[in-house]
Amino acid sequence: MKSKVTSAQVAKRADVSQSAVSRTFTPGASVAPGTRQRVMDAARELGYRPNAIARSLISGRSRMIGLIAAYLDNQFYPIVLERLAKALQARGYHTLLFISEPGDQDDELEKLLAYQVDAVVMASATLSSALAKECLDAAIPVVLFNRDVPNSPANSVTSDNFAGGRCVADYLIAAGHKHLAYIAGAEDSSTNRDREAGFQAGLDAVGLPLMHRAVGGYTHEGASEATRQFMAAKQPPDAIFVANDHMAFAVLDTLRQGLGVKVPEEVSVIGFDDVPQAAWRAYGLTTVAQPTDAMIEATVSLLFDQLEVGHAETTRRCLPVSLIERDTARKPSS
Amino acid sequence: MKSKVTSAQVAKRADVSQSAVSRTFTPGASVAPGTRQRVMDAARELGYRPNAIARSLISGRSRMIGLIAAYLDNQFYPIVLERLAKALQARGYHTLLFISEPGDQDDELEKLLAYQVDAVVMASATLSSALAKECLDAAIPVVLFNRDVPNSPANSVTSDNFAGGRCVADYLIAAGHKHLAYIAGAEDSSTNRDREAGFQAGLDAVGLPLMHRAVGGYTHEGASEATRQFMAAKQPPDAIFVANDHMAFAVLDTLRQGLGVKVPEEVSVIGFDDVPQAAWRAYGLTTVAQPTDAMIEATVSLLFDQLEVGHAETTRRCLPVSLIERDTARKPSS
DNA sequence: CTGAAAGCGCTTACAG
DNA sequence: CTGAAAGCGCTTACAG
Repeated sequence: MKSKVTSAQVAKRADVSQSAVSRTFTPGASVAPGTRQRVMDAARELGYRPNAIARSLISGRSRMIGLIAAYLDNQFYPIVLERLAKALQARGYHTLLFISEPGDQDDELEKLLAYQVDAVVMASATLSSALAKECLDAAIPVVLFNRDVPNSPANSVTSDNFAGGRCVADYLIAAGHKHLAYIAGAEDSSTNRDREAGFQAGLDAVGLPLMHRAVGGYTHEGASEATRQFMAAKQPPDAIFVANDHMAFAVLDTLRQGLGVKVPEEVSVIGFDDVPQAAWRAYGLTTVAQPTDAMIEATVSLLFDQLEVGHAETTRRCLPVSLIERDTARKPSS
Repeated sequence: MKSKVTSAQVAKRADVSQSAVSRTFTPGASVAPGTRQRVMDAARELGYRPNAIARSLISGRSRMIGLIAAYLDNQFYPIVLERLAKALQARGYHTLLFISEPGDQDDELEKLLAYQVDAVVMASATLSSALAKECLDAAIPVVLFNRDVPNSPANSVTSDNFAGGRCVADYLIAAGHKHLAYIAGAEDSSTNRDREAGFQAGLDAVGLPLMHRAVGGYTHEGASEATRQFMAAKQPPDAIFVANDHMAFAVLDTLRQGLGVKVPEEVSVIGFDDVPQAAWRAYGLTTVAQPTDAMIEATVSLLFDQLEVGHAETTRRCLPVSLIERDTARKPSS
C-alpha cells in the first residue's frame, strides 16, 4: 500500500524531522542539499507522494478551480474546456468539473464550494444572484466565461457580441438582402441578447424591419424547426442570422438537404462562434469568430490576478470579434 | 467571510458539541430531531458549508474521480466527458479533469494521485505500465475507457472494435467493392489496432488484399492527406474505411469538395463511432456505432463495484457495436 | 442520542 | 538550516 506512505515515514527513514520532508517538497523552502538528497532518496524508496488534500487543508488553498459547463455538444465549449484546463494545469492548478443541467446550477455550485475551490469559472450557465453573493462573501473569485450578468459582482470575459451582431447586419444589408430573419438561442442568455441587439441596431440604422424571428434554444431541432417555419411563410427570408454556429449547421442542412434551397444563392446564412466545423468544406460557414484563445488567456490572467495578486476589483473584459467570410453568405459586391 | 465558518462555530451557536454538527451533516448518523433542527438553524444563520477537503482527509475518501482525457476536438470525447461527469455527480462524486498532452500522461497521473482521487478513468491516453503498477500499489481502481492494454492490471471498457472492423469489411465486400483502403488512427492505439485487425480479417476471409493504407493520426489533415494520396494512385480505392468519424468527415470533404469525387457512387466511405455529426445531413455518414451510453454505464458500475463493494478483480467489458447505414456507402443489393 | 478526544497528513511560525 | 509543536476542519470510535 504505497498510497499510505506519509511524510513522517519518509522522515524516519531519512533520519530527519517531518518538517524537513515537508520543506523538501515545498518549492523555495530552505533545506540543506545533503538533507534534501536523503529525503528524496527515502521518498523514492518508499514511493512517497505528498498528499495534496492535506496540503489544501492546512494552507487554505486547494489549487483547484471549479469549472461549470454545459452544452458540450456545441463544439465551442469542449474547445474552451480543453484549452482552459491546459492553461490551468500549466500554472499548477487543477480543474474540478461540474456539468450543469439547466436549473440546478445553484446546487452544483454549492458542492463546488464545499471542495474549497480557489475560484470558479462559469461557462454557459446563468449565475443566480444569490450564489454570486455567496461567492463574494466567501471571497472566491468568479469569472463568467462567454456570459455577462450586468450588476453582478462577478468578473466576466466575453467577446463583443453586440458588435458581431451589428457587423452581420451591415454585411447582409451591403449584399443587398432585404428580408432578414434571426434565430435566437435562449431568450435569457446574455450572448443571445447582445448578438440580437447588435443585429437589430444594424437593421434600425437603415430602417429595415426584422421580418422573421424564432427561438432555436441552441438546439439542432429548434433551429431546424425555425428554418422550416420561415421558409413556409408567404415571404420567406433571403438571409438568416443564427445565434450560433451549432444551430447554423442545422439551418444549412435543413435548407439544402431538407428543402432544396440553394445557399447562398437563394438564402444567405451567417452563424456565430467560428467553431472548427464551420471551416469544414461541407459547410464553409460564414460566421463571426470569437477570439477563443484571447478569451481564455484573459480568463486565466484575470483569475490569477485575483488569486495571487489579490486584486479584488470586478473586471469585465470584452474582446473584439471578426467576420469570417466563407461560402454561405452572399458577398457585398463592392 | 462566510467561507471561514466552521463546524465548531455552528456548534457554539447551536449550543451542542462539534460532533453533533458533524453528525447532522452525515447521512445516516444518529441525531435527535431537536438537535438536528438547532444545528440546521445555526448553520443557516452562519452560512455554514461542510469542508469537503477536511472530510476527505479524515475519511480517506475524496469522492473525486480523476478523468484523463484528450482529443476533445473529436466529438466522441466531449460527449463521453459530459455524460460520465453527470453520472458521477448523480452518485455524489466529482470529476477532477486532466487534459493529457501526448507524452506527459505520467506526470499528470502523478498529480491526480496527489489529490487522492478515489479512482481514475483514462479516456484516450495510453497508460504506461509503470503507472498502472503505481495505481495498483496504491489500491486505486483504474478504468481504461475506449482503450485496452492487454495484461495490464487496469479494468477496461471498450466496444467490440474487432467485430466492428469485420462488419465493415463484410458490408463493403457484399456491396461489390474490390479496391479497399484503410486510414488508420494512431498505430499504437488499441482501438485502431482492433478495428484494423477486424477489417483485415474480413478481407482475408474472401482473399481480398488491402490495396491502400495510410496513417491519419486521428487528425483532419492526416486523413485529408491520406485521401489525396489514395486517389492519386494508378488504381484508386472504391471504398475507404476510416478509423473514426472525426477523420471520415475530412475524407468526405476532400473527396467531394476537394477532388470532385462522388460519394458513394465512385467511392464508399465508412467511419467509426457514430458521433452526432455523422447523422447531420451534410454528411450522412455510414458508420459503426459505439454504444456510448452503455459504455459509460459499464464504466460507472465497474467503478462503484470496486469503490464501494470492494470488488478487486480486473474486469474487461467489451460491448457490441452496430453498423449504421446512411448515405456514404453503397448498400449491398441483397 | 451525545460529547470529549484522537487523529487524518500536512504547513508554518517559532526558537534555536 | 533544522526540529518540536500547533493547528487546518473534519469523522469516528468510545464511553456515557
